[in-house]
Amino acid sequence: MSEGTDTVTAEKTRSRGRGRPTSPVLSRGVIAGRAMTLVAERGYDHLTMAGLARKLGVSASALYNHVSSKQEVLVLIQDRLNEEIDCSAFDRLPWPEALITWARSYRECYIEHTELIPLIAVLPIADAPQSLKMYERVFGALHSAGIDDRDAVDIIVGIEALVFGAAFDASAPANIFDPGGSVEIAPTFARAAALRAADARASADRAFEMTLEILVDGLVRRIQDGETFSPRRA
Amino acid sequence: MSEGTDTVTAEKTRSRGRGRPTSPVLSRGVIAGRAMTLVAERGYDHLTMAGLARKLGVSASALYNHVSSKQEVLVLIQDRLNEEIDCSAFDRLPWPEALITWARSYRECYIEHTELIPLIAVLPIADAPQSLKMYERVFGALHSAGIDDRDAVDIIVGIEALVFGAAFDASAPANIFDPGGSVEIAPTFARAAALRAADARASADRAFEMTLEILVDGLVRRIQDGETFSPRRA
DNA sequence: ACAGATAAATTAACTATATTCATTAACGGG
DNA sequence: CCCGTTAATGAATATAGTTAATTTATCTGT
Repeated sequence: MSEGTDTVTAEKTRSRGRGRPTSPVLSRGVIAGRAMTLVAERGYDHLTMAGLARKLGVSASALYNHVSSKQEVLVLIQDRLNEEIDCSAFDRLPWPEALITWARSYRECYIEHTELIPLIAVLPIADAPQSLKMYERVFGALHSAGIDDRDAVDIIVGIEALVFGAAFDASAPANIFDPGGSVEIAPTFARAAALRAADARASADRAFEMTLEILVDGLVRRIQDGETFSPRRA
Repeated sequence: MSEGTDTVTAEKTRSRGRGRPTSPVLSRGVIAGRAMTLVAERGYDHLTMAGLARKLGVSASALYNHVSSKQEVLVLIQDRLNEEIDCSAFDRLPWPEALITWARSYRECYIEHTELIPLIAVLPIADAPQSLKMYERVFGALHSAGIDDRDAVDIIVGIEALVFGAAFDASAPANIFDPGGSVEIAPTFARAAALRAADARASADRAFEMTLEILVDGLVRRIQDGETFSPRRA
C-alpha cells in the first residue's frame, strides 16, 4: 500500500488534461506494485494493460513509456515475487535443512501464482536482480558444502522443478483424480484417490514434503558416501 | 497423417457453398488430430481457432458445432498426449526401474507441450480415459510392491510434479541463468551458470535424471528399511 | 413422395486485448 | 527565450475468441 491506494493517484499535483504532468505518475516500480496487487486480487487472467492503467489512473498507452510489452510487466512481477521467497535459513541452518526451508517458501509463493510459472520458469533472469540474489545465496551454501559447481546447479534446477510442479498440484481442484463415470477403468486407483479428495490441499502438502525430504536425504547420503552425482545414463 | 493431409479435405465429396455438406468434414476426433499436429508444428501460442479451422478447410465458427470452446480443444489434446506416455515398462521391469522409465517418457511428451501443463496439471481426469488407464497401471505396480495406498498416490503426485517442472526447464532458453549486466550480484553462481549455457538441454536432462534417480533410490531404501513414509512435519 | 426437423456448414458481426502512432503540454538547460 | 526531452493523451490497428442469423443437404415419419 505504499504507492497510492486507489484508482487515481496524485490528483492534486498533476494536470488532468493532455501533456506532461507536473510530477510523473508512472515508473517501473509503481507499475510493478500495482500489477502485483491486481494479480493478487483478481488473478493473472484479469491482468490487462487497460485494467492496470485504469487502476493507476492513466491511459493504457502511457504504460508503454515505461515498459515495452506486457511480458516486461511480468518480469517486474517475477522479481517482486522472488523477493518474497525466504532464503534466510541459509544463514542459520545446515544446508540440508536450509534447502528444505527454502523450497517450502518457494512453493508457498508460487501456489498463489501458478499462472505465472510457465512464463517465469523459462524467463531469463538477466533483469531480475532479486532472483539473481536468491540463486547466489543458495548456490553459495551448496558450494561451501563442497558440492561441485555443476552438481550444485543441477540440484537447484531439480528442486525448482519439484517446487513448480508441486505448486500446480496444490492449486488443483479436489476432484482432480475423480474418475467420474469411468471407475471401471481404474478401480484400485479410484479407491486411493477418493481418500485424497477429502482434503486435497493437505494431501498435496504431504506429497511435496515427502518428496522433498527423500530428495534432500538422498543428496546428503551421496555426499557422505562420496558417490558421484552423475546419473546412470544421459 | 490418417485424417487428411492438407488444408482442404474431402473436396470432391462435399458441397462448397453454404449449407449442409454431403459428408461431415468435422468431428471431435478430426479436430483433435489436427490440433495436435498444429501444436506440434507451430507451438501452442500459434494454435488459434481460425488457424485450426483453416487447416481443416472450414470456417472458424464451424468448430463450435463440435466443441464448445477452445478449452475443450485442449482437453482433446490432453488425452491424445497422455496416450503417448509409455507405461509398458511396468510389465517388464521391477517397479523402481519402471517408475524411472515412465517418468522419462512422461517428461519427453510434455517437453514439446509445456504450454499445456498449467491446464493439464489441474484438469480433472474424469473425461480422460487414457489418463485414467495410465494411473491405474502405475498405481497397481506400487500397490503390488506393498506400498500403502496413500503413499502410492503421494509418490505418483511427487514424480508428476518433478516431471512437469523439469519439462519447463528443458524448454527454457539457454541463457536463462545468464546474469546479463548484473554479474556483480551473483559472481560465483554466474560462473557455474555459464557452464550450463553451453548445452542447456543436456544440462536439463542431467539435472532431471539425477533428481529422479535420487528420488527413486530413496523410495527403495525406505521400503527396505521399513521406514515410514510420512514426513517429519505437515 | 412430401414436409418438416435436424445437422453442419456459411458469412458477418461483436467483444476484448495488446500495441502503435501522431499529438500535446510542461519542464529545464543553453 | 526557445527548443528538445519527457510523459502523458486519444484514436486507430491487428488479432482472437465467440455468437448469431442464415443456408441447405440429408434424415425421418406419415
